[in-house]
Amino acid sequence: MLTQRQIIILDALIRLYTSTGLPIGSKTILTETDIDASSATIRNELVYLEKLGFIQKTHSSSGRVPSIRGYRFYIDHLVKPQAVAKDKMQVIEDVLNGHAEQMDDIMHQSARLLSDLTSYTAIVLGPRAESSRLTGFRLLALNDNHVMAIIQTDSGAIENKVFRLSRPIDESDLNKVVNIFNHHLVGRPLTEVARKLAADIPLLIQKYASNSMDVYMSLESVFSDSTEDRFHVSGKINLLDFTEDMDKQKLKSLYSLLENKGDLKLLIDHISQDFDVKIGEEINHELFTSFSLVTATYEVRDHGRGILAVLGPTSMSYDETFGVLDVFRKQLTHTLLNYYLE
Amino acid sequence: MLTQRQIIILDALIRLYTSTGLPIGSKTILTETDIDASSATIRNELVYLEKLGFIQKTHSSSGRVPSIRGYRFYIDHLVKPQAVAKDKMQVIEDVLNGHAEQMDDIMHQSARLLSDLTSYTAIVLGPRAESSRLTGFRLLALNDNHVMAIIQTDSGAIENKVFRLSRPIDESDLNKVVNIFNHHLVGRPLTEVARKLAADIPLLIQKYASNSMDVYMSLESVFSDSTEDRFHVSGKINLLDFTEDMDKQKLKSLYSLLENKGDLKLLIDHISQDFDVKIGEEINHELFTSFSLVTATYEVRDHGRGILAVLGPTSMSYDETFGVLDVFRKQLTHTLLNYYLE
DNA sequence: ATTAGCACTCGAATGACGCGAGTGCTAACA
DNA sequence: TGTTAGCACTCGCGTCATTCGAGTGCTAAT
Repeated sequence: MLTQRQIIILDALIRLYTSTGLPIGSKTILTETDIDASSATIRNELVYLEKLGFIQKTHSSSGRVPSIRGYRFYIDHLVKPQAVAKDKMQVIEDVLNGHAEQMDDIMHQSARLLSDLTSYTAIVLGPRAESSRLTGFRLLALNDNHVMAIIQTDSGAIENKVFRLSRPIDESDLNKVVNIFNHHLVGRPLTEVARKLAADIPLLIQKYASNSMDVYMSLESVFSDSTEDRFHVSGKINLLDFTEDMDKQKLKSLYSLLENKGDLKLLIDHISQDFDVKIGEEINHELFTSFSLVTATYEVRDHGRGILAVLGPTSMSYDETFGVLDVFRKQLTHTLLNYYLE
Repeated sequence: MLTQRQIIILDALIRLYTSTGLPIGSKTILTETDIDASSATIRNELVYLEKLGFIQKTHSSSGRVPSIRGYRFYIDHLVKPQAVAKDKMQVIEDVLNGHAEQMDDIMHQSARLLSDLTSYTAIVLGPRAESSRLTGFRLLALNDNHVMAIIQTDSGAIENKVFRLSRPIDESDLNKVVNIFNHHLVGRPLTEVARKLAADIPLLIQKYASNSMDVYMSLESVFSDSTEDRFHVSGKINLLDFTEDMDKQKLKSLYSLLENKGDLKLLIDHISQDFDVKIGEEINHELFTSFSLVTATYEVRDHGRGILAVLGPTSMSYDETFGVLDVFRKQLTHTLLNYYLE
């Protein structure tokens, strides 16, 4: 267990290190806190904190730097989410309330804003309603061999895709397909849709609309697009600011990882608490040893829950990040409820 | 005027510098060419080339490095576009012929491939038919207050956008708008469409469908999206490989410039020759002093002309870049003719 | 338990030094 | 007149020694 003084020292050390980026020595702590003791006493405490693994030295005669364990303690017990400045607050409200036409726009703007305000990299994932249902399906013949498929769900997603058929379109064939879909898929939960689409539907089409197997093939991809999670990543370039000592190859890997849906999924998909922080090795990926991933979820009633994430250096300002994220999760809940309501 | 030997020396110097990245001295040139002379003679020639401004020294006793003027001469007279290897050729064909559903996909894939194959940054702009016409316009009521607008042009572009109305949709109002559009815009060249959309159309709507002014407002943005150029940029991260000595702030500016449509337009919009190279200061933008921009156009008959661009260091391999670009322009012409044909 | 004092450590900055690649110039040569 | 061997000179770069100072741990006194 830590004494009050040890906690103050740890807290001060982390804040000082976060703002200067330099290892912190006993004298600095002395002048920057109102602890009533000498530097020697603080040194003794530092030795103790180091033994417990909260801090470490970069070399034998250097000041101390927080360890993962130290950050963990800080985040679990000492973080004070920082209030977001009025003007920034205003920007967030303005941008997210500026009525966006589509879900993706809102998510995209959120990611951009979040990375701008934090100067880190932001990842935003739209609300996922486990229970959302397919509410609409249409096929629209655009011309002789282009068809547009439109899919709607009750989570507000509207997905569309144009595809080309190798032979001229037969309206009655299309209608058969639409009928089959309307009858077997529309109104069902997306999970069920996905299952049926792979199993029952091809059989039905084979039986009642065998001319339209090619339409079916194209449709499969439309549906998989629409059920797939859409990750919005912004501020990848900010990685430059906190990867100065990282070699170029790693930086490139990291960059392309952030463009890969599968990797992003592994990174933040499982999050379920309101707030969560993974520090360095806790992320469990060799590329991320010097990063922290701060995640927050936001709820949009029965439209599901979305995820916000900020990727920054382990030495990031958690106070500020928590503050910004908190504003975002409230604002997004509000914005999206409006979006669904209208 | 340069003698044959001086040309050989300049050519060798540029090739050597491109492949090593190091200043080139007289002895190196001696061993790497079959010039029958001593290093002293070559030194004399180097002095001459330097006087003419084709090469320069990095410091008083260093080897020589090509100057912009030298590169200019090289590109105008000495470049030998390098044949693209069989296997790469195959990849290009496979990817670009793999039937894409939409124009944007083809452009996007092209940019990705082009940046991968060159290791530089690629910019691709789809064919722009000055004369293309609006061939189709539809409004589709998706539900009580969501409408999808679909626009087609004879250049193959199919643009769609979902927008929201603040009040429940009245089908007959929509029909009025569609009628007005069909009557006054469909079949006309896009240039005319743009003009009418700003001038005549609002008056007509005011007169015959005054309830639908809000629909009109939303539609304006759909049209402007569809006529706007779509720049596809890929491989921005490759900038890291040739900006080692650039400061971070500039790199960031450069990066965000490449995400800005307006800036990209200034950069490559005016290109009209088959091939064009701008070297360093020739680009006329302070951020680009150490870069070269190699551009090529490709023609798709009466569907217009598109642009391919590669942004790399001034010391890039022009031979290779020209080779790759040449394959792309031919392949894209072919791929897009097919696309429009089907 | 605290603290003054002190020897010790080590990174970072500084400067001296030599190496070597490359140059320009001169004088001799074909 | 063009070419070349020879040579003194330049300058970036890497190495090494030195210094400086911030910071530490330990000891002994309070």
